[in-house]
Amino acid sequence: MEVTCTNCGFGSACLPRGLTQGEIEQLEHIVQRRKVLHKGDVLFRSGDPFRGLIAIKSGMAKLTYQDDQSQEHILALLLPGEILGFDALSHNAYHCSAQALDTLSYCALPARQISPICTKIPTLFHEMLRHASDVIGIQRKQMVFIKKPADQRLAGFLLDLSRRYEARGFSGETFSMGLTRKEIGNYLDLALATVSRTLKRFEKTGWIELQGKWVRIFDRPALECLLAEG
Amino acid sequence: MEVTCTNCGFGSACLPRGLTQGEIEQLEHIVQRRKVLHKGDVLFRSGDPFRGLIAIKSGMAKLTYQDDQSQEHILALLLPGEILGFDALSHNAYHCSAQALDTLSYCALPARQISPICTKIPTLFHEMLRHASDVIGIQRKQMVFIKKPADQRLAGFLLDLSRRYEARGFSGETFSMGLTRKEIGNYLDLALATVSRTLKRFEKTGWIELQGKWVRIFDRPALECLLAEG
DNA sequence: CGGAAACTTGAAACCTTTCAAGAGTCGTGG
DNA sequence: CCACGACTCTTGAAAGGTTTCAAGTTTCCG
Repeated sequence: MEVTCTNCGFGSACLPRGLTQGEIEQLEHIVQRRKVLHKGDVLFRSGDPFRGLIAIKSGMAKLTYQDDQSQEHILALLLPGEILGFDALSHNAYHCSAQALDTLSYCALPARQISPICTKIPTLFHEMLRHASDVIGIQRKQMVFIKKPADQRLAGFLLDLSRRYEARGFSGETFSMGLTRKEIGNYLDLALATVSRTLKRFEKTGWIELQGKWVRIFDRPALECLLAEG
Repeated sequence: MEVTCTNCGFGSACLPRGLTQGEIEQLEHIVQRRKVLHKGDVLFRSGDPFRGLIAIKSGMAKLTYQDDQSQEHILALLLPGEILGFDALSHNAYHCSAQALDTLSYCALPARQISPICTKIPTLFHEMLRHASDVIGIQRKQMVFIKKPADQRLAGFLLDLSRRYEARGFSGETFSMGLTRKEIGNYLDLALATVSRTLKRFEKTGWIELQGKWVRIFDRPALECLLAEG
């Protein structure tokens, strides 16, 4: 059976959130489905013309930004069911790059269809604004979060992933971190060695179990407690 | 003479950016003008229902966020001609607080008028989305910026203020930093002592002159050069 | 004018980074 | 299927930048 917006498992997290059945059916006719990429493939690059909003169906992607010194900074990690491209909506060009971290499939709402469909479905328009606003809020939390000490940053990183996996119907206990230690360090502004050391310490304390990029959370309250410290 | 959107000096930076004369006149009828606040007064508090978009006409404001440990984090510094409130557009409530740093006057576009006027002036709607998108971009730059060493953060802080003042018709050479050393530290994630020390060092090197919150930039290229380092 | 708040400045402590070397893991090709 | 090479991860020791602590000075405001 073909997967449509109507029967897609991510419906409530994805763009159709808040739409009526009739409206979702309108959307379905426009959404392009079942595109597949492989590890390292690029979804879009900074400066590319805006092609459309992308919803990840499976796999993970990283969002990166190149600064003036052509240094790469990882801005976000995208999980299945999450949408990217809102920041390009208004300028018709991407301001950052997105790359698949493993085999990845996604749907797309083509750029040139967005304005017409928003006119037809006013709710969708408000939904777009809401998503853009959500991005602002998430980034703010990240800005505050990055000020904490190394162990709290890593605890928060794990808890955030766990929560997001869980919210999308995956296991929040055992999951892939998606990034290498070096990339985690880049994302959290820590040295590779600090990431490795701290994660290992969590493991020795019995809070988590590590297996390459995979992690299993044994003691979630302990991590939450660490994160909540002054 | 009454200041209207048509003759307001910030026209090109403010919301009317991109609107025709006729459209601006429509906007004028709705915008509330000449509100005045004093140092420490609150424009809005986190959780307040969305009252409207605010454009600062004179004075400065700080945008703050309270984390789970009820610690205040300064997210942004708002200068004359800048707009705030976009993040509340979609959820109809503010997610952060705004406070006047000195005597401040502002205009407001009331919340309940926004939807009607956007329907009447489609350009304005796109303008809203563009502003929201701009906020995302500014926050990203800030996230990357905060990873740099202390002296680069402070150089960047000064250059950013200088550029923004200049873009709005004020002096980019001599201006007020608006914040105390402690607040600058909060904003840039540095200890109060580090801010004081580093600014003093800039002054001793002859790059700037300090006078309380006021700063005069003598050697802008030196600051730019410092910021551009690896 | 006086008290509180803000700022400066030195010294020691601390956390994180850097450097470095060895172990482990992965994918590819023989 | 194993071997090889490249990349990633772990871990220790030393270095380094920032913070903390603390005390003195200046500035601001009532």
